[in-house]
Amino acid sequence: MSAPRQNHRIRIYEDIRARIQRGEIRRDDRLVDTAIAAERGVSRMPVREALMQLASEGYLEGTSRGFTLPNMEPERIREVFVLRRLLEPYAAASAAQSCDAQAIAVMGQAVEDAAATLVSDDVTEFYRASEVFRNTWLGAVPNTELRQTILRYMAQVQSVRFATMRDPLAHQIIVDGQRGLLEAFRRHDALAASERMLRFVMQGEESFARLNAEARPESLQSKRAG
Amino acid sequence: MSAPRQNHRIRIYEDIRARIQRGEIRRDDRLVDTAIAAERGVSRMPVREALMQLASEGYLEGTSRGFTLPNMEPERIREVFVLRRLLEPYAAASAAQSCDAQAIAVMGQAVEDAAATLVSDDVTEFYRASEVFRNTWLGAVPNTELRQTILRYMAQVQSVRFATMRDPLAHQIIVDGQRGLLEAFRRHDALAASERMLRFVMQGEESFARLNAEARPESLQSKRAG
DNA sequence: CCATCTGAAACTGTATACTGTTTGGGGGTG
DNA sequence: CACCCCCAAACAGTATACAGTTTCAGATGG
Repeated sequence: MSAPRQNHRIRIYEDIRARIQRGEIRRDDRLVDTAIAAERGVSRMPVREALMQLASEGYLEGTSRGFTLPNMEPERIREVFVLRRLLEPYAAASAAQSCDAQAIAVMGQAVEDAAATLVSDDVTEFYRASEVFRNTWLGAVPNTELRQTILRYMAQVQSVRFATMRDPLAHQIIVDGQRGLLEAFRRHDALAASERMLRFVMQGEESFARLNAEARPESLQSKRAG
Repeated sequence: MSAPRQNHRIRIYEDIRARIQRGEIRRDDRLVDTAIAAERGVSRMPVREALMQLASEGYLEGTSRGFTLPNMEPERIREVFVLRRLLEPYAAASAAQSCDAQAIAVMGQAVEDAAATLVSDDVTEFYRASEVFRNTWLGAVPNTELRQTILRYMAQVQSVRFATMRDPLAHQIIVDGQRGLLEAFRRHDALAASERMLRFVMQGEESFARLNAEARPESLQSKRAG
């Protein structure tokens, strides 16, 4: 945020990570150190090290032919939802207790922006506003280890989140959930925030299950067969 | 485990990580790529990359003068205990449901070995047996993401764990906790495993708080002053 | 005897070069 | 038309070199 005056490796690392989080890297893009190095006028080494760090953190997946977004099996998504159910209600509760007026104002604006996309249907704007909302309440979580853990696994499922947000029903559910959470944060009501967050995560899991079943109905059959 | 036939970077990475987990790296050791490279007869680059990956995963901390064990502030340890309370009861419950006879046998042996060190006072053996116990039940957790998350933060607090184990009272408490957990795993009793694990973690937190207060009583005063 | 300055040593960061290994495609064959 | 083989390009891994930065010991002055 405040210090982009670092060395090449860190600058490139943060740059690529930001692009992943903004959904600018597509599933079939291959990130190769030599190409990125040539673009930016540096050597392979800092780019290689940035890419390998992103891979070790789960943002990318190293193949024998460049780096790509991780291939997210539905099972792995379900596993992350278990983690979310266990951690995020508590995280939301502690954020509700310690968030300040400025954070609440930012979240209020973000929820307004997200709600506006229900009409405009601007998925990119919806995604941006949701990121602001999430990063703001997460920033209010005092427990750094907890915050980092949540950020880590959320980064890994970014692409799935982005896909879910394109669904109209999920869109409505997410905005409703954000409104409920915002209300709890405004009242500094830890218990309400915890309950709202648990519902929010479980609704997200339902949306994912529904979309996954629609997208590949054969997966159900293979489960029945197996 | 099965494939040490990798490239230099991965081999060195796994080697150093194993040494950290065995407690062979001391707090005042400084790991420098050039020195390790010379020892092993390779160039700096694979060693540097291994060390940086270990640092990004929290096993090490990069300074301007080599890599060292992370400097664990008590506050950070307390944060990890919050994570443990949230995740490990659930993890133990799911391990109790899915662990097989072989895993139970290994854990039984590990608990016996750990109990024997109550008499022999062999801290290194106690540490080894505890690692076997933990890794075995963690291996029975079906949720890979959950397992990886737990492994990640446990690695970061290794040095503190090692210090706690030197305390006679904590030694007894840990062995008792392991016996209780083993009993729950043997009966495949998920609820008991969850409750035992919650108690185990909270007792660990109490032990840490006690030892920390004994080691630096001035920290309490500074808190009162601030 | 203590503070401060200074330069060499010790490291980190980056560039460049070279060596394996994998891959995808062109050309040949059935 | 399908299959296989081989090779050149693409890419990962490693080595070496060098530049920039930090640290510390010893020299210098008060």
